[in-house]
Amino acid sequence: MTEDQRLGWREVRDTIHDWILSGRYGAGDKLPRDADIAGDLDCARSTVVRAMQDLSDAGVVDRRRRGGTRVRPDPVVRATLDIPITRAEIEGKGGRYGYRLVRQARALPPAPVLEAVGWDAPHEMLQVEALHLSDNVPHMFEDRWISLETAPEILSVDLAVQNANEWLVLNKPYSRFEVRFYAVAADPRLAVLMQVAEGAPMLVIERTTWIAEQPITTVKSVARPGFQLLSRS
Amino acid sequence: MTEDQRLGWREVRDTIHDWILSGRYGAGDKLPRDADIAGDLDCARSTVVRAMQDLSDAGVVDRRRRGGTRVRPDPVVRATLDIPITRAEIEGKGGRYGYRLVRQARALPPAPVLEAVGWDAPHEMLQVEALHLSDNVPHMFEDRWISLETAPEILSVDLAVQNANEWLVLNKPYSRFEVRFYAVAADPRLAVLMQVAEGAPMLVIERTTWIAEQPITTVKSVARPGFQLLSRS
DNA sequence: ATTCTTAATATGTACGTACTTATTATGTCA
DNA sequence: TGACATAATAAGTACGTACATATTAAGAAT
Repeated sequence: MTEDQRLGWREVRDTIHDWILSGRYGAGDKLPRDADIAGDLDCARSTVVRAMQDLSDAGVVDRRRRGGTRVRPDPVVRATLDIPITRAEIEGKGGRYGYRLVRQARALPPAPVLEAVGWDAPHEMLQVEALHLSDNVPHMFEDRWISLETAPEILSVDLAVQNANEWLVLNKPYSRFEVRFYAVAADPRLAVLMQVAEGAPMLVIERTTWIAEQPITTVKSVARPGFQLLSRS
Repeated sequence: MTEDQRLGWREVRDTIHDWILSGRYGAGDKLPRDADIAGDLDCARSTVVRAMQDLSDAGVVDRRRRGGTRVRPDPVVRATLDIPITRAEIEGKGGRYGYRLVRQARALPPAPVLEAVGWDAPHEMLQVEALHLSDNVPHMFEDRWISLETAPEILSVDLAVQNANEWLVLNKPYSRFEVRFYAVAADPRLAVLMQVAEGAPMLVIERTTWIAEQPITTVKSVARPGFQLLSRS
């Protein structure tokens, strides 16, 4: 006995990955057809397909119908990161979550917001500024714009009590989103609100969501200094 | 004719997702077994499995053997973002890529580096500081530490000519990595190197890679002001 | 009650077949 | 030479079966 079993999809994936790392197949090269790899490695094609899906998801290969599978010419590091609901993040760390509505107004969005949501002409939106607190210390400031066309019900929500993000998560599913990360310096108003020095470097997480190509909301969240986003493996 | 076909895995996924969004299954609730869902929706269990894999990857549900599938109690936004090789990023935008080695030295790593790689006691490493330029303008500054235990060959590479990251990508495959994002203010030295004002807010991308639990390298890349990381859908 | 053993169960994986579809190559006609 | 129709191809998807495995629940023994 001790006959080696058939390969599992992870082993198939690692084998193919090794072919690429060893230089047997270089950037841009075409890999054999799934069926041929299955024959070589003595497994079912579906196992190779599963392995290839993983490599494709990881950004290692490109797959196209009829075109075959090629090693990605520009290798990238693909990181998946979880952006938690702020309340859950704070409570998960043992903090007491607090929320404070700073301002709320119907207004025509300025150019940066228009660009974020992809509108040519401005339509009236609801602007909501709010602070998320951890043990009464400012943790994150959000400047949010909500479309009154896709989410008119927001007008009847008391945003002094209910967190706009949590209402939207529960009531407005989205089909597409975009996230941006960048750094800004705290301007005087932000410095006061977040209780930091003017000019302090802050991480910004900017998120926009759409339902069927219609924007729902765009939000610029500025995190407390020292805040880090983390992604593993 | 016009008989509706069987459901595809994306439709099955969306159907289950709708059950969750509509509140039919709330946070923490247990979903029916795959086999039962397959029966209800009139498709094969493998189709449900494929759909569930996607929902699980997206952070919508948790699946455990024997324990069944539950709606994730803490919904997260899971974003996947590609961190490109700096050269490819610059050349992809039509810029001319430039590289300049700033400093290179064998040294004992300081505490933050030790923590990043997960070492208790310091071992000698190779520190490499370098600038990536786009059309001769500083684009990114990297402060890198390389393990001489897992990558001793780096000592025979002329890092004034060859980019350490590109050498590592080609020669040192890794099994695990970690990425962190945060904001810092430019200190005097960084301000000079990157040709920005002192105190300017900069985005930091900190990456560490391991092979079989042994660290290979950790790098702190500081991006030019205005730099954004973007993730879609 | 507590610990250990054992059985039940839902997901995880592998297989092989059949069929669909996007894309590329080939060939035809102007 | 070019535009366009057509065929060939390789990945994509769906199915149903079989078996593996992690985990929980139930039961037995202390």
